[in-house]
Amino acid sequence: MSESRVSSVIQEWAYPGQGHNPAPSGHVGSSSQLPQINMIPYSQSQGLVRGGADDRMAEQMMGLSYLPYPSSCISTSPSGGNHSNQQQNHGGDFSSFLLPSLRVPANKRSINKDSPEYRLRRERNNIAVRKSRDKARRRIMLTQQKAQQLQEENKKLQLRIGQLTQELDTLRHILSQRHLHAAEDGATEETVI
Amino acid sequence: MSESRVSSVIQEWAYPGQGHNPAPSGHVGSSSQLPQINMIPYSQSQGLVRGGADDRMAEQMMGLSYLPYPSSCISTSPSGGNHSNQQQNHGGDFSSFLLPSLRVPANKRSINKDSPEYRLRRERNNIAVRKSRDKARRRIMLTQQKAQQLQEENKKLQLRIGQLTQELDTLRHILSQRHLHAAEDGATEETVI
DNA sequence: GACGATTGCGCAATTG
DNA sequence: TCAATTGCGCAATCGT
Repeated sequence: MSESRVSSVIQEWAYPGQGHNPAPSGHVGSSSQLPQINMIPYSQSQGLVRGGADDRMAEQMMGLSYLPYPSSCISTSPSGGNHSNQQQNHGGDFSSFLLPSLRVPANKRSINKDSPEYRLRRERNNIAVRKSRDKARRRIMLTQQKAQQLQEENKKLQLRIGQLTQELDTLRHILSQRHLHAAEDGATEETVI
Repeated sequence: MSESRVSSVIQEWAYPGQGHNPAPSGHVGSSSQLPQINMIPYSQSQGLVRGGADDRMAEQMMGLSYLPYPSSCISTSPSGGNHSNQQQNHGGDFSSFLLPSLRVPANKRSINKDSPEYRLRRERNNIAVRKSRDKARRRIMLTQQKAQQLQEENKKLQLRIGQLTQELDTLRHILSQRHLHAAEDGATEETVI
């Protein structure tokens, strides 16, 4: 909450959910449930952290995160697309070897993708996703506009500073001249007396 | 090419592909090949144009684009996920009734999703997508940082303007005083003489 | 036409 | 439990 906020839309932009942690989720196509290490929020990182499987960290840090994933991580499920797999079997049930927080919950294992409940949940999530993305798009647009306004304002301010500086120089010059004259007058007066 | 560019990172941000036209694509899950009308680039719109199916335009313009799609537009394919359908049959071949630019090209109709060519194209596109999104993320971060820097610089400039203004007032005051004294001296001299 | 770049979208995982 | 966020793959489209 108190992250030395700048009281600006821009800061609000950078931290949408007040430090929400993406927790990469490890690109779950039909591959793994790898332990998640990379916990740096995207908005705080240098913009290169995306995936999360630890064997891709090096590439990500080097700015090459868009290179092809190792084939072992790519969803190459036999026909049907990566989303047609029934509840992420990942080829076998190794849940018992994983921490409770990482293994597939028992109540999630028997999801019928044709069930009305599933479709209802999916549809609700789809709506939420669209809403969230619209929000993000608006945030981006606002930030752009803000930046542009600031840039224009900056230009005007610089111009104003130039004007003021020049005016100051002029006045200073005038004053120094008067100082000179005043000094001369004083000198002559003294010599006269 | 020559869109009256502002020669700024910000403008570069707003027009990534020099006026690239998203051409909404009409949310092709397994539903329609609706005529595309909405040709406003996202970056030029008010941030609400997303879909493109004309029967959703009203909602989008009202800022309610995240509301549920009409069920007729929602991918409710029977099991297998929306991407597992074989090359968008859409339940029937009405291509001959559509304009050439809207109908599914003949050479696209016999895509074998298991073929190495398809997988190769998909993998290439996935890489391109990751790359593009990384780029977008970096752009966003840059715009944020830019806006923040501009805001800070703005503050400093305003401060400087305040200083200069005050200095100017001081000098002006001094000058007016000297003018006064000079006038007084002149007056006394005249009276004396 | 081929190919990379963008974009909208749905899915799944995760967060709050 | 549920909405919000996020990464990802897919398909359509654009531009070269």
